[in-house]
Amino acid sequence: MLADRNWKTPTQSAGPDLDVKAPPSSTQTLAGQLLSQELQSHPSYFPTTGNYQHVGSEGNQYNTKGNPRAFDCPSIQITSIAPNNHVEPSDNQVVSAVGEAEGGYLEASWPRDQLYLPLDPCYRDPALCPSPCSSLSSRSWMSDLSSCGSISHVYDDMDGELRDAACLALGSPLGSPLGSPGCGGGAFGVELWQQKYQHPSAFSPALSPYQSPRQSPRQSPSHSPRTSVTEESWLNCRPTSRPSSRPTSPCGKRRHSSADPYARSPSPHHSPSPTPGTSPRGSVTDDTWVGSPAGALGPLLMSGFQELDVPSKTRRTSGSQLGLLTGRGDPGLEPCQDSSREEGQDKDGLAVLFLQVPSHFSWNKPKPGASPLFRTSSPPPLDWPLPNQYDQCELTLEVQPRSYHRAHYETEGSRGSIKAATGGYPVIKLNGYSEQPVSLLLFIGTADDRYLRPHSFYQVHRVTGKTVTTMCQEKVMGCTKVLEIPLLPENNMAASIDCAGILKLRNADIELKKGETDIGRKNTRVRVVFRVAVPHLDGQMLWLQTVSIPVECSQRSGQDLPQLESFSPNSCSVDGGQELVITGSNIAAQSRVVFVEKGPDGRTLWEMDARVLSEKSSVTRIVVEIPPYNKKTTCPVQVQFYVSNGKRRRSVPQCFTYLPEVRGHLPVAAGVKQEHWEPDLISHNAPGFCSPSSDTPSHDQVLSSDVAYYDSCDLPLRYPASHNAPRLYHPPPSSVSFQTLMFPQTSSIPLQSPSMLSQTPLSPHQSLIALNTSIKPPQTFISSQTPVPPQITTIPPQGSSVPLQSFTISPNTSSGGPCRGQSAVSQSSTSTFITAADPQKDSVLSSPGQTLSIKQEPEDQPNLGSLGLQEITLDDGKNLGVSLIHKKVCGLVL
DNA sequence: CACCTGGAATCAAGA
DNA sequence: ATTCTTGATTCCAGG
Repeated sequence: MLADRNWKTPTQSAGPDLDVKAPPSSTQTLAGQLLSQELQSHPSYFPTTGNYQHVGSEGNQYNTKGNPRAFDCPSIQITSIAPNNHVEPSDNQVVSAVGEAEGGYLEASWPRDQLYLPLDPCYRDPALCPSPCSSLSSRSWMSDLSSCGSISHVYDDMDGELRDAACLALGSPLGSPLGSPGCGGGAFGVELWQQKYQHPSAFSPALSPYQSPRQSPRQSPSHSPRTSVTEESWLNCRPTSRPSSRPTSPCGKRRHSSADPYARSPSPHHSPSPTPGTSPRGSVTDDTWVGSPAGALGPLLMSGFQELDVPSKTRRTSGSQLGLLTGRGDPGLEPCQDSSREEGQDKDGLAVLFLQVPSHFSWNKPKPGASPLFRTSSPPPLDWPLPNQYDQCELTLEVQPRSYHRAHYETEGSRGSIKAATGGYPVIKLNGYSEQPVSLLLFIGTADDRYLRPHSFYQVHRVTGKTVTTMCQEKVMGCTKVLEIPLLPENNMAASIDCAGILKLRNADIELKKGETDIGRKNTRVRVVFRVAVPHLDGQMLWLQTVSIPVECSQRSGQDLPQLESFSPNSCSVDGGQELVITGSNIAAQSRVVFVEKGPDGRTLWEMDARVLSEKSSVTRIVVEIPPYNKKTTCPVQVQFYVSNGKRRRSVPQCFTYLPEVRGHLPVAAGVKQEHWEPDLISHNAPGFCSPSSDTPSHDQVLSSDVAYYDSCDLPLRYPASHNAPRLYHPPPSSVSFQTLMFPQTSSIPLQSPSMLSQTPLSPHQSLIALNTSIKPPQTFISSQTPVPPQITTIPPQGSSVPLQSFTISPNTSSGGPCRGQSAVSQSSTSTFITAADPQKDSVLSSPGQTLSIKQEPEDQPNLGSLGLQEITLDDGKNLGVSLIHKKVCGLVL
């Protein structure tokens, strides 16, 4: 049985892909929103549009059902409709608003676009067992997540869904129907369950909201062998738990192919079975998800990003979609607006921007007049972008985690808590508030180019033991495990995070989930996300969030991939001969430094190994002689270089510029051959960064380092924190740092960001953001730029996530505060930057390289470039002329 | 004894 | 179709 299901499941997943939708206008808007959201999110979330919300509330990336819709690309979705769905609604209600959205969506009708399939077990009945593979843990989590994803697809029909949603959940502000978008809807009763039961407490409100109603408690995945209560509860859900951390592997290794669904299932892990049958979620989620998730998400993604992360299989890129997206100018905005209205908020201008959620999504609707940042009850979905600062309050990650942390499998014992580069543990602090204890939520988020959302393949894990001094409680929100840690006035509202480990869920388990659009392979980077709810006068809670730098979680990646931290110079004459000093980690004796120039089509036009000058004994630094460019040129030529430890062990490509003569620092950026990068090319390389596998760096690569200064793409990452920082603060509207755009992530990030911009019809906000950010336009995109920056190029960890996520809302603008400025969302990336800096070492090290390769699968990810931004004009934010080329997008499909 | 870790064997997926 | 490399998981063993 299981096997069957399992297998089917996959199919299901496929199903989603199938979705074909002709996006209605609404869709478009949605799409736009989505896009914007993504953009935002990527950027680390711009508060900007409420769009995000859709996207993912909760961790479910997918959740964003709305998103799906947004995407609505014409796609065919196959969804099974589970009767259950209905159930969810109710549950949802219980849950929180967030849930609503999800739930609502799920159920929501799938109007036109989707094909409804009977719940065929094949499609993953929950009962059936969802993913064969799914291990308990994974399942539970995953499923949730996936469900979320599915949700997204659900979204496809925004309309219907909305309505439904409205019906379903809306009711309660809090509770929204929710189902958690992602998860919730999905089916994961578990989550709800847990929430209800487990978290009734304080946070619970918040937490619970997320959760999707889980019918049976059990569901909770329990995975972790560990002990936390939570887990247990989870465990319950999950059939077997391993007695000890190392169970004998029941199944033995699983085959990726899932071929062995059974095999797995046997393993306790596996299906948690989970969900018993029922997994509550199963039904709903699955169904819904099944078809659509991918689709839903896809659209968003499609817009630009999606590709990146989305597994090829899931992707659905359709040109149409793009078209939609692109077509509309600000579709995104529109939606947002809508949402905004609901939320009320103009006042909250800023907040709104960030948080606005389409009405459909009404998770927890803020009270009228209330800023979106404030919530009375349920916490915002985990995938919602939130600022790290508001008014006087600021949540900062004072000590970043190391860029590398080997996650443990369920079959293993804990590998301890995430550690700081310095040897201690990450430290999080809430500034500006110390009246009473507040709860800090911590979960594992993605580190890819897309918007920040709970990671499908990793879950936070509560570490216990004598070395743990920080008390915390494990909870489950939606499909995501969350640690709740108190921030006490007596501790200065700070906490050392020594109780948070990272659990790796098996890829197969997760990928089989319906609706899951992300792929686990090479998706081993995460960011630690911290959220706090600060009590406000009116009884509402102000939610702030900050994220860590990207953390590589795989044993191998952490050890093998060269990761570049900085290099200098970033340009030289075409004659070469200068020394190029590169610092980073995992630079081995056999490391090579290769310069390459790619053509627009992605083909390698020129490639040359740089002669190594330094002793190779060093593992942190390598000095090479810059090879001469192969031909004369009258304008700066941008090439890339990467450090290679072997075929597939290449660092992320970094940008390097050959100058015609003396270095005139032309704004390299602009100048240089953007042509090369033109969208099209990228496609091949898709893999954005150089994933190890992908050899050639694609355009993406191009983006790399230097780029930072120039390329938008890279920029984010690359910018030295310091540099950016200043700019970040741009007063007016929101200034998003470029970083924001960037995603910590990997290569893709860079790409994305730009792409995102381009693609999405930028909403005004967005555009503003970009501009404000001081972002330097990527070369590609922008023409004139500032002079070349510093000689030494610091490569932010790819994702220095920090930047990404954090944005601050200036009080002014913000509603809550004194002013709710409308426009103003200022995102100061400050915090971001700051954080980034710290981590640098670590982050830098690991992240960069990893990022690149990482995860994003080459294939899947279309390069941003591919998307085709041709040009973006940034005028102070006012204009973004973006012309997109979607070509690729369309093509990408699965 | 329960945790943590680091290292590596094994197998599947990809190239 | 086959072979090699890379990535994912599971096991082991030592601290």
